[in-house]
Amino acid sequence: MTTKTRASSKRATARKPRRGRPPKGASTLSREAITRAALEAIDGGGLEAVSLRVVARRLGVDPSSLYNHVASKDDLLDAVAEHILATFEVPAPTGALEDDLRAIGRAFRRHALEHANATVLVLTRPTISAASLGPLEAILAVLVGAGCTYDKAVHLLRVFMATMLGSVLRDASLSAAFDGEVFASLVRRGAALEASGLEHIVAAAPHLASFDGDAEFDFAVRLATAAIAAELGDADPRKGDRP
Amino acid sequence: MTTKTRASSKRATARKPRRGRPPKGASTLSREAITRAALEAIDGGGLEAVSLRVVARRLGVDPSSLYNHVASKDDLLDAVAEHILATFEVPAPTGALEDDLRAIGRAFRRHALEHANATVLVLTRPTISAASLGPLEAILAVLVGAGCTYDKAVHLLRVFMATMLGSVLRDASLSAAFDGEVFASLVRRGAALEASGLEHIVAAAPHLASFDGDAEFDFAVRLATAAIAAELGDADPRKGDRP
DNA sequence: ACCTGAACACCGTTCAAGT
DNA sequence: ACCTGAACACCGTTCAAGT
Repeated sequence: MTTKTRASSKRATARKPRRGRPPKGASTLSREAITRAALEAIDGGGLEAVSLRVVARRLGVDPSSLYNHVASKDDLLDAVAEHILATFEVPAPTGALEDDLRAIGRAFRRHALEHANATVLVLTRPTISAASLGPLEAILAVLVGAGCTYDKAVHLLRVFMATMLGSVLRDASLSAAFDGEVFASLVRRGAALEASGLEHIVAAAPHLASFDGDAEFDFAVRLATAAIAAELGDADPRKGDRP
Repeated sequence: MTTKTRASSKRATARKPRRGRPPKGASTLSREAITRAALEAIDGGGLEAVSLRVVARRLGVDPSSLYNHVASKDDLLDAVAEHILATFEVPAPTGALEDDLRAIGRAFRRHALEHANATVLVLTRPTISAASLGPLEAILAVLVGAGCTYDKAVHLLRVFMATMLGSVLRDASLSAAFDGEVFASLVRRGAALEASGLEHIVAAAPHLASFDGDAEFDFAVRLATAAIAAELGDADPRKGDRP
């Protein structure tokens, strides 16, 4: 019975929600909006902070309402992964095989890690829809443009993707936990390690402790592209090849 | 009041559990046993089928009892990943760089995919304890044995691991969902793809649709090891290098 | 067509109470 | 020292009831 006649007030937001569809056609709900809200929740609090109830709260809506636009929580997480893949912008090709692969790799890594908490979703869910095939198409274009058959291009594509995904996954996992701290702590308890017969780990510990994701990724991609270029029958692109 | 005096029966298993510690010193509970039970649950029903309550039921124990041996569910999952890594048996080295790396890679892939449902745990959790460093130590040994400095060995190790992890992750993700079906379905709706400007994907679809995990992995590892061998300053190991 | 509220069968985790 | 049972604050999902 409180303040029923104040509906004409400018701030009408305090209206008590009744049953059924909301009277106004505000309709903030859609698959898109839900996906975005879920991604925001993940960005804010990590993967395990996202729940349908949290997403619903964020949208000011009842949890069960989400099921009108999303089949399940799994479906929602797929949508998040797809959303990230679909918004990847492929860098413009220059025509030089190695440069182009490197550029795509770098751009993909940067894009994937932009939502670091969601990266593992992207790498882990086999979300192969048309919207998320941009990166694959771009890499195929570069390989075929370099005179590669489609058969061979697919294999090389897979090698390149594996290298990229493995690197990005490591970065995502590490940044999710404890950056360089992982191996730094190993160095500290070096004595315990020495006893376990891991002599090379102990000897390499200082190098293991320092980790520069960007540089490491570039190195991996450079090696992969060089191997791909060599496999394509070109001369080995490193210097000193024709004496 | 029912059958209280039948305690002397041979089948004493029907004893109603009372409060407190169980009278006998059966003590089936330990971090090891809990980890194994969790892995069995994962093997049987996938990652999302494992819960502390399910693990407890499997051990015939109250869920809260697990907290005497495990700090949290996260801790338990870490223990599972570590268990798998720790039981990896490194193949004996032969002294030939490329052969040895390939052997390690193959063995690791096979071992990781032996518990396919848990593989993503192994790849995703940064579980760097002494017990789980076997693979790293083995790879380092091979690289250093080939005359590599520790500095360079660490970088090459990371490249090799990225290639391996990326490949294994893809296999685990694919096998978790729908094997070759992923791209096979793409082929079917080729028309829809054509409209979205993914010409190379469409052209390569037949090759994308067929996927042999073992062969693909071998190819990736071969390329990676060749690149590593070349980077180490050896002559390019492919034929026809010195005319 | 789409949203609500209540309900169901689960969760992870804590803690006093037991032995 | 270690296990139990109950409790707490959450889950994902379903479904009749509303508009």
